[in-house]
Amino acid sequence: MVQEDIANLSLRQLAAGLGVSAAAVYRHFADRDDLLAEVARIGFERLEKQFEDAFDMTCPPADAPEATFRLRRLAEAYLGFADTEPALWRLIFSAQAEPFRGITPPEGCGGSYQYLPAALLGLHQTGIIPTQPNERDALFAWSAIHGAATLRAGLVPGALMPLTELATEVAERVIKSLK
Amino acid sequence: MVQEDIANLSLRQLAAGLGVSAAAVYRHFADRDDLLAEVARIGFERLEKQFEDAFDMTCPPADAPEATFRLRRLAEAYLGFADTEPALWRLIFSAQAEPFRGITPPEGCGGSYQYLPAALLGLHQTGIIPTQPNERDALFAWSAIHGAATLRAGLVPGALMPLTELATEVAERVIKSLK
DNA sequence: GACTTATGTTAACGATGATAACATTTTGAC
DNA sequence: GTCAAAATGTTATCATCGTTAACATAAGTC
Repeated sequence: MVQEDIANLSLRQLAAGLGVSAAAVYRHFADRDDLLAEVARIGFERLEKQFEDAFDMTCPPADAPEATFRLRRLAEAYLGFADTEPALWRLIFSAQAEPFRGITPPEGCGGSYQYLPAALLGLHQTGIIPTQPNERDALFAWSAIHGAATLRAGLVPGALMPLTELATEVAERVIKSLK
Repeated sequence: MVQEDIANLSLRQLAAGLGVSAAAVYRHFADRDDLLAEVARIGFERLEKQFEDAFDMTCPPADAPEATFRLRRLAEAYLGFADTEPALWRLIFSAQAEPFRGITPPEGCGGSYQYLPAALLGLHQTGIIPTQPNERDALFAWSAIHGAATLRAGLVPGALMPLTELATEVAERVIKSLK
């Protein structure tokens, strides 16, 4: 687990830690922002991996409980990441990492941005929510989960609730909001 | 509107902008973090003022529409701040400002932390939501609004929806999630 | 073997946050 | 009004930081 905020990482300290001169870093990264962007990229990949593990995209959910379960697991992956790697989480979703444009824009909603809509669609397909989920539904669901994760990564750390419980609750409430 | 990210503010540049030496700043602030904390504090006060203006605490809502309206206005204030002052918003809710403990802890839920619970209570009192809202209800509502604001202040700027529309929608969905 | 590429080095530059030592103004008590 | 103290500013200096330049060396290619 990354402890201190990565954004405060000193390029020189990092280099020293690697037993290498500061200038050597510039053989691999254009500048500090580029380095942070790479760290963010790798962190994001790990998050994506969590999504992938949590969520089987290959087949639609068999029944309503499974569809619910999928959303819950997705929320758990999202929240869990914010919980166990708050500093990395903050970096990924910070303006610092913004130079790395690969993360930020949900243009075609590919990559990681597919899971949540897919989860919502599964809820619809198994009859849990009445209407075909649209972009706004997805944005709200994302807001709720992202907000919970953000609060957990910062203002309201683990205190109030164990992770799985929170994930379950958030998923339930998101579903309720779509009914 | 504060344009560039305040967290990147240089103490020296600031001092120069004020026509004063850099060292003079240290007569008023312990260090850079202290300065940022003060900026965050003032920003937070402005946000609180918005809440206050948006939300009349003196009397309970007269009827259901008014109770709904209050939550909507609250969401609008929250989202509006993230929308018009994204950099200041980010500073307030960033780890940078964390030294200023006055903002972060929702211990007694006084100050700004009273508005959202009060709004939810109003929804219950006017019969919109069936159960007396508890801390978890408030936390979820906060998550949803905070998440929407966070996304709007960063990853998903103003694009998808005009502000009032988004606020209305978020409020509606939050209410739905509590039914 | 010569040339290119990748990767490292040291030395230096300017900007930054911070501190020390010193000067000046404001203020308040007597 | 005097005068000491507090407040507020100054310049000089430091270590650190991101970054660049100039140079060295190892590995691989023709």
